[in-house]
Amino acid sequence: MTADVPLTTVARAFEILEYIREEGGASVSELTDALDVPKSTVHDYVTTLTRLGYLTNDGGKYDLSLAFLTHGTYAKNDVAYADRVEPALEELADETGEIVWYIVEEGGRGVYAGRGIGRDALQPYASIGTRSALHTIAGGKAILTALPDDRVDEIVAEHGLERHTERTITTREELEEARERIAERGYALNDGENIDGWRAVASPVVLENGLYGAIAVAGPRNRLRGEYFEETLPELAAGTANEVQLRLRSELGTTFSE
Amino acid sequence: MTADVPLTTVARAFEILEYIREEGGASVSELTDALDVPKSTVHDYVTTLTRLGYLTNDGGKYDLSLAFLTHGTYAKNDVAYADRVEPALEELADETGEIVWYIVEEGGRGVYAGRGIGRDALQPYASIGTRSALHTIAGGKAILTALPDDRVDEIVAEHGLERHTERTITTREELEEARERIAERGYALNDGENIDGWRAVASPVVLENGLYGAIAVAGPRNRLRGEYFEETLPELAAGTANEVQLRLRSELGTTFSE
DNA sequence: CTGATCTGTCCGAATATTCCGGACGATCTC
DNA sequence: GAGATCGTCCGGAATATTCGGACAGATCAG
Repeated sequence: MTADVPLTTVARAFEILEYIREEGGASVSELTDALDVPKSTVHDYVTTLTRLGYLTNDGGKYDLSLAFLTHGTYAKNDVAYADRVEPALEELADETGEIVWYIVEEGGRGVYAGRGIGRDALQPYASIGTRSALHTIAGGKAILTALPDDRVDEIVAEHGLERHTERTITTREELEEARERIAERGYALNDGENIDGWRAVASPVVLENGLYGAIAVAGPRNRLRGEYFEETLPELAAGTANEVQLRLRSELGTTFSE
Repeated sequence: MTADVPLTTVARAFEILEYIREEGGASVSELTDALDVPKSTVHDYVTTLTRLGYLTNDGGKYDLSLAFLTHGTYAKNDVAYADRVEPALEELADETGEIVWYIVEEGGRGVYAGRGIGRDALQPYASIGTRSALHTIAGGKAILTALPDDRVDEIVAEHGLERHTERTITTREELEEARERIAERGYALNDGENIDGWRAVASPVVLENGLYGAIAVAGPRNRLRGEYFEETLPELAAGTANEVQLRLRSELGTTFSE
């Protein structure tokens, strides 16, 4: 189940934390049953994590503490630079009325790191921190196009090309065709490849320090169609992506090592 | 240094993660020197955390991964309900032009869990996830007023009343006076008690499930003054706090156990 | 180009730490 | 108020952690 790591104690601690997040809180006995670990052992873990300030204990129910918010905000801003990107997302959300995402590659997956909500936006299917397979979303396909070929090979080898809908890309050949088309045009389209009825448009943001990201606009198929979907929106997304890329490059440029 | 906990291995893992966050990334040898742990041991920790997906390794420099963003967003929304509060923060920020915070008590400290930025807002001195001593901020004083007396005793016993500026409350008597005044008025004021030149106004949000929070408006002393500071803003903050409280209560009310 | 000195990584034996059965109250249920 | 369930605590056995040392690669100075 758990990955083979040098320190199994640390792996167990995070297994417990992840279970608690997925279940929205848990008790000692619940964790005992779910993870098949004696309750005295579970107790050691949760008391440790509580004393360290990473869990709260409300009448026997343990839940993640806001300490993760500190770490998470750090990762979002200092690792993904989302605070620098968000004003541009808001602008694009105002212009288009839809949901705008800033997506960043990490560990071969796409992480939703920033968001702008337009006036007509549907209830989003993701939230900040959500991870998606790269090949199923517009932003991910833009990222896969920008990444070097051998890195794409690695990612496909590790994560495969899982099907989400009828339209999902599931073979390496299809992915390669898509990458070529996206490279030519400078933007990626998604038509229900992740979730039926949703369409999206995305353009990549690449930095010299190894960050691969994308700006994506997502909305319902009935609003994102025709020339607007295939020309107007891509231009807007590409404009924002370009602006963000230049902005980040100039702000962070001096610290790039190579 | 580290708290006395059943599992020292877990404590060390988080010590390393916290060091990495504070320093903005670190190498094996840096961690070896800073934490006084042999490099082979440090290596075990960072490889474990990397394999688990909580650290990234960019040419020997380890940094927090976006996995913390997933946990942090969960804590923010499912524990502090910030997603439900944020629209009201935005509204209040639009009305006042200043920075608006949603602050939540956890472990006797105040956590900045939500934010709205008005048109005239100064560069904020905090970000989402930042922790502050409750007695030094308006939101914290509003929370301390809402909390039962014995819990306030506990918090003061654990954290003390550290001085931040000349105006900071540093004695239990001053705190008690402040609590009485705030209880009477229904809102708390802060005049440079945390950071010189900053003023703030806050009103509490209390839920039956044990959540103690506050809505605070913060800005520079030259804009927040006179009747506006002492009457208009408090009314606006109290209005938003009340609205948020009712909204959360009706949304979450059915799940309250008592 | 070469030697010296940094890195990060890997290995295996000693031992300190985790693990877990069992016992204890407290709380809840019927 | 009896029975079941839960969280907490304890201490010995077993195991995972620890850390010195060795190695290879990178970096740097001369």
